[in-house]
Amino acid sequence: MTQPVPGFAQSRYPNKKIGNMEYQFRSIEKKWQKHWQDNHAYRVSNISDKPKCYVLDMFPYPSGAGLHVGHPLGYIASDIYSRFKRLKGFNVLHPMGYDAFGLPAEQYAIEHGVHPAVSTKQNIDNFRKQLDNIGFCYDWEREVRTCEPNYYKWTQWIFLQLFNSFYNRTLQKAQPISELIAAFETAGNAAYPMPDSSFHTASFSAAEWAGFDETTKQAILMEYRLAYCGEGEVNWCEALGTVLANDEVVNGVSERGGHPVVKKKLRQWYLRITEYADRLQNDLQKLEWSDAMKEMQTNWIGKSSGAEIDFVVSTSPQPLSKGEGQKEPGYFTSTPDKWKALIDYAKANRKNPTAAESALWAVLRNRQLNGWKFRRQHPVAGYISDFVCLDAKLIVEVDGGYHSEAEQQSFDALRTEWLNEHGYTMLRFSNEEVLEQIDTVKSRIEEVLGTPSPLEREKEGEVVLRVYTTRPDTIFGVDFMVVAPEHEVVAKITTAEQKTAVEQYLDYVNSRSERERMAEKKITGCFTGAYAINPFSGRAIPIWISEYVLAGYGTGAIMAVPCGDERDHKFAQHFNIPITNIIGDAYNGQEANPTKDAVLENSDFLNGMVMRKAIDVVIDKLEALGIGTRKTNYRMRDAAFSRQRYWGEPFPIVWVGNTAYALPESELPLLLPEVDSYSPGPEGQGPLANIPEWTDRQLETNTMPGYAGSSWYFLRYMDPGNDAAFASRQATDYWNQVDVYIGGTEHAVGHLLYSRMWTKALYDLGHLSFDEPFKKLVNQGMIQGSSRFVYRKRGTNVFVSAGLKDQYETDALHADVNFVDGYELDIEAFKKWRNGEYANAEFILEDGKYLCGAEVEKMSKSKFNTVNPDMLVDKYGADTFRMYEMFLGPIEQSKPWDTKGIEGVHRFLKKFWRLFFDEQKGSVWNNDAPTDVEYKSLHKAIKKIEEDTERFSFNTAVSAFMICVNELSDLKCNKRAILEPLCILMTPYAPHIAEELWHALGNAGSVLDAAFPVFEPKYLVESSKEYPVSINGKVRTSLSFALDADQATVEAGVLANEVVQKWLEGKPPKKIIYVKGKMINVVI
RNA sequence: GCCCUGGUGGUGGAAUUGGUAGACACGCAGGACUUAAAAUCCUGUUCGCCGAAAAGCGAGUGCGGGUUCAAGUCCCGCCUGGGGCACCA
Repeated sequence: MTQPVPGFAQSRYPNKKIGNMEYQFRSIEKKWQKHWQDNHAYRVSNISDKPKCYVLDMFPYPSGAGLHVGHPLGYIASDIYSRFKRLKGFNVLHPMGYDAFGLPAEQYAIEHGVHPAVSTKQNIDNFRKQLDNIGFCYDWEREVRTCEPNYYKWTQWIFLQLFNSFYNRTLQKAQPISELIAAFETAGNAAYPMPDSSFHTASFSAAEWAGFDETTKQAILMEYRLAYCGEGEVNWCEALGTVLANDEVVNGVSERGGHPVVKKKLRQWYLRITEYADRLQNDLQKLEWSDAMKEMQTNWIGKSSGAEIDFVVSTSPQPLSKGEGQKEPGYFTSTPDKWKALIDYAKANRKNPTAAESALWAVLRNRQLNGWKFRRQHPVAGYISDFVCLDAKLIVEVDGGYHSEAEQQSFDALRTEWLNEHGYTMLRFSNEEVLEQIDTVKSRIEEVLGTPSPLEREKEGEVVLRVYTTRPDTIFGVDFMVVAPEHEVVAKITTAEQKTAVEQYLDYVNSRSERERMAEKKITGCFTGAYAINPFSGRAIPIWISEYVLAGYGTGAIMAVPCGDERDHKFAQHFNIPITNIIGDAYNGQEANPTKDAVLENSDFLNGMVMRKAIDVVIDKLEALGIGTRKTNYRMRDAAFSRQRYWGEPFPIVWVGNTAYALPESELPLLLPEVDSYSPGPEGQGPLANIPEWTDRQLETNTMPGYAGSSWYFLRYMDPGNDAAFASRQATDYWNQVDVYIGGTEHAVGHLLYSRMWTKALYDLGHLSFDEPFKKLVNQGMIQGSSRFVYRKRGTNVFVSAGLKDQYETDALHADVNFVDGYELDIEAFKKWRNGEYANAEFILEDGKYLCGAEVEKMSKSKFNTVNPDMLVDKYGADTFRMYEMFLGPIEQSKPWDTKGIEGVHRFLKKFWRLFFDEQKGSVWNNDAPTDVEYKSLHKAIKKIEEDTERFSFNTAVSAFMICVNELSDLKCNKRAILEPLCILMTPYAPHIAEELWHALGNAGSVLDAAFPVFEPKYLVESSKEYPVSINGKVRTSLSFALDADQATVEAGVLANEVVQKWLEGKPPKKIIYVKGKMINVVI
């Protein structure tokens, strides 16, 4: 721990007049910073009998622009909290490091040829210098940098953990993939449904698994891995030869240069975070995060429950309903007018399946037979078949089922004709066969089915449109369907007449980014010419495409219910689609009503039912009919985990043909190789694709994204030097969760979700004893810049003062805030700016001054509104700077920076100093016994500051300091018994001045390790209170009563008061409200 | 567009649970000390009305409604600033 400074054992300032005793903040701060560093005052041990406390700042990216005053806000807050906890007797871990991989360094490398490692190191050195200036208590021996091999070795190691794991849905946890393989070998994948059910080999037996070749096996395993490789769309800019971030694409062209950007499919790695969706959502309740933050994560995960419903597609609205003999398209399984009648038959029957039917269904359902989809009691050509696989044109009948004479006869002719024409096969089994020899039956069916290829399945058979809806209760209010423009079904269903219109629309959509599409207010869309058949009413519903439906969410298709959904309603109005009202008076014809509590009308079997209840009724019915399933959906998608960049962690993956294999752990770290050029490889691949030695080894050429390193850095701080593990179990057990995590809301979903997922995965795999990384989260607001503008007359070098700018045609230009005083421009400084670019500028002044315009914007170098903390620390000292940042306002609130108020905080510190020292007389503190008033002032401060610091209300704590120092100054109190505890109280906020004065009082050890003063309530006890007395809620006077005064005493006192009497005008009051300790209100 | 969040004097903000709106600062005005300046100290400072002053009256927490003895705080509807929306980190 901290050693005493030589010569400081006794008071450095004896009680005698010494020359200049003013507050020399800079020399004091430098002295103590050096002392603390030399004595390792901030070194933290992993072994301690004190309770632990882990206080963490969000990982900074060391940008080349350096720190501006916005950055340290959270760091100061966490620093104060850490120091406070240390005084309260905790072993506090408070580390700092750098998220050092990232795009800006790579961009800088491309433009200037400087290796990212070099520029990153420079930036870090600069960052560090600036941080040190402010006097933070980080244990720098624990610093980590994500770009260093001894760090990213473990990033790669964790990646391999994820790659070599799958999510066991039954146990709801990650497990080694070896266990999955073992399960496949013994029982196939029946117990482990594939996360992506549309994968071509969705189910297989143990025997089938054994028969698969290595490539197939690996392809199947890839479908399960928590880190997996697939294909994804990126913003590809041919002209720049690179992949662009969403925010680098504006209006379909690149932000830099305005080149066209198109979607391109590339190999991408993903994290299967969707498997964790439920746990990520449920475990939020364990966390002390703001409700807003939990809400944001919940919305991002976007869990919703509803149903997937299959609609049969038709390309003409009313086939066969008018002209007899009209030819049915090949994918028709029924016709709208007959459908309803058939459904009615089916309904009754499906509820009461025979034992044989149930047994067979158990074998056929859920695409169990090589992925073939079966339906039961499904209408085919005006006839209800027991089971049908439409894709394979196979009908399976079980004798003893429902076949009335009348029905047989009425549909027989049509059925025979249709079946012949369309090449259907029919298999018939007896009840006994099914019940007693189910395996034989199964293999017969399999024989006929063969192995389907996706091509075959699409070649003929029906087209089914599957939609996802959270409101199946509104099924009778569906007036149109909307399909995502990129949905694969679009090409299949678009009619010849609509082909041109659809293609034009697709061109339009392709030029737009996902964000633009979601933000679009104007309504766009295009009719495909096809119709979906409502399975209950048989109604033909037009199918549209529109950009507001995204392919990635749900099934990429929705059923639109205009009377209940605002967006659907606007769409219907815009395209003149008639609106069906299913909720009677609850729909006013003008705007949609999304209620769930209306009573349904126009809804067949749902009529009279409350919507909320109808949801389940409809889903049950859909499931019974085999045309829909209950479905939980998540808005969250798997996290894209690869970048086509150089400056990131290489993947420890080798490719053998099309199969990815993990490098053995012994080959970690896989070092990032040197490159000559940072420009992208061929076909949008990363720069690593340009290195022959790399590609010769068949190594993965993508690199990991920025969030790879930052998803686990909080673990590394616990044991940063460990080269046998990412951190020892002993260290992670001891430090456990981060107790307080401070950072901005901009990380609300990305970083905070990924870190939670990684922690959970490591926990599942037995590497950690906790499954949530950050127990408490404090969100700091953003410090904005207050920009200043000058107005240049267009095409000239003449600048017009803000008040006169409307008289001219002008362009607003950012002026550097550092040479604007308030709004007045320092013209001479401006002329020298930017190498004299404006040296010859002329100015049109108002009242002899040039006034600037102002606007609040993000603080950024490009807007010339940054303020450098170094400058302020230099002028006022680190302690003043720290306290001023806290004094600005609540930590979680965003506010524009204004340097002006800093003087007030500086004056306060000087005033504090003067309680100890007089400029002329030297030391003035004494050992006199304090009075009760002085104790009261101190203990009021102890109470307030302790409470406020604990709840992160630093601005009010600073003001409590000011109040206390003002009171002590007024009392002329220079008593050591008061000042010494005040010094300790001040330590977290202004450590340098506190340490200096602590030693000045003759203390030997460091104030950093002093004990936080104990609040004693006895000094604050009052016997009476001055009550505000209101008449009808308006304060008119005040009266003093004993604190334990009862209602009668108070009423008597109040009524005797002349102000009250004046307002009463002789009448008795209606009521007198007396809230003990608060107020009195007289109601007249 | 969707999600989150904020709006209180000239300025930053305070009011922790519905109970004296404007604490603490900045700025401004006036004064003391000084040859002067800096520093420091004192007084005033929500707005309007009345008044020499004291006192008093009215309005007032983005806008419009509502609940309550009492609303910055709770409810409904609007306006508006900021953050996020999956490759910035």
